[in-house]
Amino acid sequence: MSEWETRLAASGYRLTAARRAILQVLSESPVPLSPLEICRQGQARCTSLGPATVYRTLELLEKESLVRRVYQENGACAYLPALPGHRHAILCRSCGRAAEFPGSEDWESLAALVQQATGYRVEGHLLQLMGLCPDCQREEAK
Amino acid sequence: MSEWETRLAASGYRLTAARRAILQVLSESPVPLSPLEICRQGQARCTSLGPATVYRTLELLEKESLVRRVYQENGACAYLPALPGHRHAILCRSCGRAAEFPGSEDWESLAALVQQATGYRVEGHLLQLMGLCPDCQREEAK
DNA sequence: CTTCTTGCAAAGATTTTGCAGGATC
DNA sequence: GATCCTGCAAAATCTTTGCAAGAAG
Repeated sequence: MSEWETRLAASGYRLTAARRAILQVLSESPVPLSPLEICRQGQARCTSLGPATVYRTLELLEKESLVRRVYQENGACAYLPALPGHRHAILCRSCGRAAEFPGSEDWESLAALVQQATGYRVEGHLLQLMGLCPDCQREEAK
Repeated sequence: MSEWETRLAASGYRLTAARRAILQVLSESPVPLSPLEICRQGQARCTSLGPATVYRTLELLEKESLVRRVYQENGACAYLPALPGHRHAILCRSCGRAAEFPGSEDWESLAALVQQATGYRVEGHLLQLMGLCPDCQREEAK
């Protein structure tokens, strides 16, 4: 039983073909995928898989922190498997590949600054970086 | 001629009723608005305003840094007028109101860290905070 | 065997596009 | 007057929902 299967089971969710297919597709993709892309690719593993299930499953997996949602340049959102812990993603503007990195503690001080500037009590954040992955840097150098 | 009118004209764009309506609606709204909400409210000022124009205009205004796009908890995106300079937004999870705050320089060091951890060259970022605005903090205290 | 999930189909919502008429400069 | 913009209508997408059948525990 893999990590995520244990996790789902522990939270009282059932292990189904659809859920397995979706997580498998995500874990094998080099780039984050949109719900419909996941559906299309997932049908190779679970023939009857439909969009409704994909949307419902992604919502569930996101709540369980098994997948992470990212926003692409065009504003469309996509998903990638989430590494454990508090992390953020960086997306390559050229090939779209994503990497994750741990959130730093410098946040405490930023939160304090923002709180002072705006009066808002800071409770959470959405942080995502854009950049160029190692491969595309090499490509660009040519 | 207001600030943004000058800006658009300088970039070679025309000043039209639709664009005026959209910016006016945004600047008067206490919360970020979705494209269709902008369209609905904008029709009070420009009767024939349609969704197509709103979408096209928002894209343009975003490129000109006159509006800023934010993502709400549900993942839907919305727009608010952009203050000049490099800023980020914080959204209230209760009433939805947004405030903007300046980006800090601590980013340089974060970028370096991430670059080392992932190999990506950092070029840009999407940062948005979530929290509770002063009014809603008071409300909650009751 | 009980409860959770799925998948379909349909509805709802959002976003994009082509193009003719109209507005701006 | 030339060019840019708009607004309509339609199409293309994307997302949600209700419900009956099927699967998991």
